[in-house]
Amino acid sequence: MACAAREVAVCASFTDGALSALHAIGRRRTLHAGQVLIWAGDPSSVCANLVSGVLKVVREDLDGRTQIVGLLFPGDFVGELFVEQASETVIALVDADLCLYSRRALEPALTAQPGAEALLLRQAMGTLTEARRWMLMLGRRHAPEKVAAFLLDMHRRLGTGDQVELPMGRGAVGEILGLTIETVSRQMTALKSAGLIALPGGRQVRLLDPAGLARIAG
Amino acid sequence: MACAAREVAVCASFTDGALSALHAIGRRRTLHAGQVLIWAGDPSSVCANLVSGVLKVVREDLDGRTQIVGLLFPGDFVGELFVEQASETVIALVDADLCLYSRRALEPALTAQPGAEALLLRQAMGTLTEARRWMLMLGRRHAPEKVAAFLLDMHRRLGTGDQVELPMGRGAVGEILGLTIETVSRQMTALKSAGLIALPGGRQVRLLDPAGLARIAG
DNA sequence: CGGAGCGTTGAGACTTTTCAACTTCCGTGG
DNA sequence: CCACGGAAGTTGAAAAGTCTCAACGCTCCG
Repeated sequence: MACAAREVAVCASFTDGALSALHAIGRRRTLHAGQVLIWAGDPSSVCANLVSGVLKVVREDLDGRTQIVGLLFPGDFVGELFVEQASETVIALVDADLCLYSRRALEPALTAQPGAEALLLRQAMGTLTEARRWMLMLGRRHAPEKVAAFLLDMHRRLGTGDQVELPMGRGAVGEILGLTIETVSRQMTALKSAGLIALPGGRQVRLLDPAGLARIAG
Repeated sequence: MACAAREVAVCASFTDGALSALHAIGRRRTLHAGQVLIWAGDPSSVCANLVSGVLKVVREDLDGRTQIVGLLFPGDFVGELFVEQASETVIALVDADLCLYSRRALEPALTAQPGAEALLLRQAMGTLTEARRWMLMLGRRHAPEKVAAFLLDMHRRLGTGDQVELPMGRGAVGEILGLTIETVSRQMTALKSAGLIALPGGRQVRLLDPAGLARIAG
C-alpha cells in the first residue's frame, strides 16, 4: 500500500501487520487550499498525518484577533489528543493530502502499539521546541528581523535553489509574525530595495543574499 | 517513601515496584532562588520532576535578548528529552525541590515502563497548548492586556484569596510578556490607579476587581 | 468592462522603547 | 542607631517602531 508518509509519520513505528490495523481505522482525504479541517471549539474528534501540503494552526481571541501558532508540513501530526474540545483551527494553506483518523479509534491504537507513543512524544517535544523558538521571535524581535528570519525558515523548508514559493499570502505571513499585512509588505519591499531578495511575482521569493538576510534575522 | 510529586508527576504512572527502580536512578535536589539547573548549550544530560517551587525556562538570542518561554510548576517535567544539547536555560525563580534524573538513565526507563511515555505525551501536549496560548498573547496583545492577563494567570496558579505573591520581579515579568521592565511597571501603576489591583509591597498583588482585569485582558 | 482579491504606498496616530533621573526598600557596617 | 550602598521599582520626556486608515495599482476572471 503506497503511502508517501509511510516512513516519516507515526506509521513508521508500526510494523506492516499493525499498519494494516491502522489503515482499517484511517482514511485518506484531500484538502483544498483554504479548506478547514478542524474548527476551534468543535469536539476534538479527528487527528491525522499530513502526507503532503502545508496546514496552518490558528488561535483566535474573543475579539477576533488571530495568530497562527503553528505550520504543519508533511510527516507532521495533526490534531489534539487527550482533549475533548479543539482549541485551535486547522486550515489548509495549499492543497494537502492527509491520513485521517478518528481520535476515539486512534488513541487506543497508540496504546496498543509499543513505540507509537514514544514517537509522538518525540515529535511533540520537537514541536514544543519550535513553538518556543517562535515565542522568542514574537516577543523580542522587530519587524525586519521577523520577516528576514521567516523567509530563511520558509526557504529551508520549502526552497528549491535560491527560490521559495510561500504557501501563504501577506496576510497569513502577518498572522504568523504578529504583524499587520502592511508592515509585512513594507519589510518585503525594503528587503527588495536593499537587494537582499527579489520578488518575481505571486508568492515567489528569491533569496539573493542569504547571508545578509541571516545578519538581519539576528 | 514520601514524595510530594508521587501523584502528579511521571511517577504517577509507575507501580510502586517500578517506582523503586526509578528512585534508584533519581535523586533529590534543592535549588535556591536564582540558581541555574540547566544551561542552554550544555549537553542535555539531566531531567527532573519539579516537586515544589517555580522555575523559568529561558531562551536567548545571539544578541543577548532573552525571552521566558515557559514557567514550570510542581508536577511539571523539566528538561529536554531526545536531544543532545539543551536549547533552553532553566533557572529557579524561588527555592525549589526536584527529583533529578540523568537523561541517559531515564529514557530507557520510560520505554520499559508502559504508560510512562503516554503520560509524558499528555503533559507535552498540554504544555504545547499552553505555549500556543502564550504565543497569541505575545503576538497580538497590547501591554495593558498582557499585564492584566498575566496577573489573572498567576493568581489562578499561585493565588490565596484575592492575593498573589509573584514569584519574580518586574524584569522577569517583562521577559515573560515581551515587554520592558518600565512598561510593566507603568501598566501595574495604571491598574493600581484604576483601582483594579493593590500593591501592598514587595511582589504581593491584590486583585481588587478580577472581573475588571478580565475585561482588560480580553 | 467591471469587480473582487491581493499587494503596495503614504501620512498621521498611537504604543512601546530608550535613556535618564529619582525613589524605595533593605541589609550592612560604621 | 543611623548612614551608606546596591538592587529593584517608578516616573518623565523624547525617540523609534508599528498600526490604522485611506488611496491606489495590479491581476485574474466573470
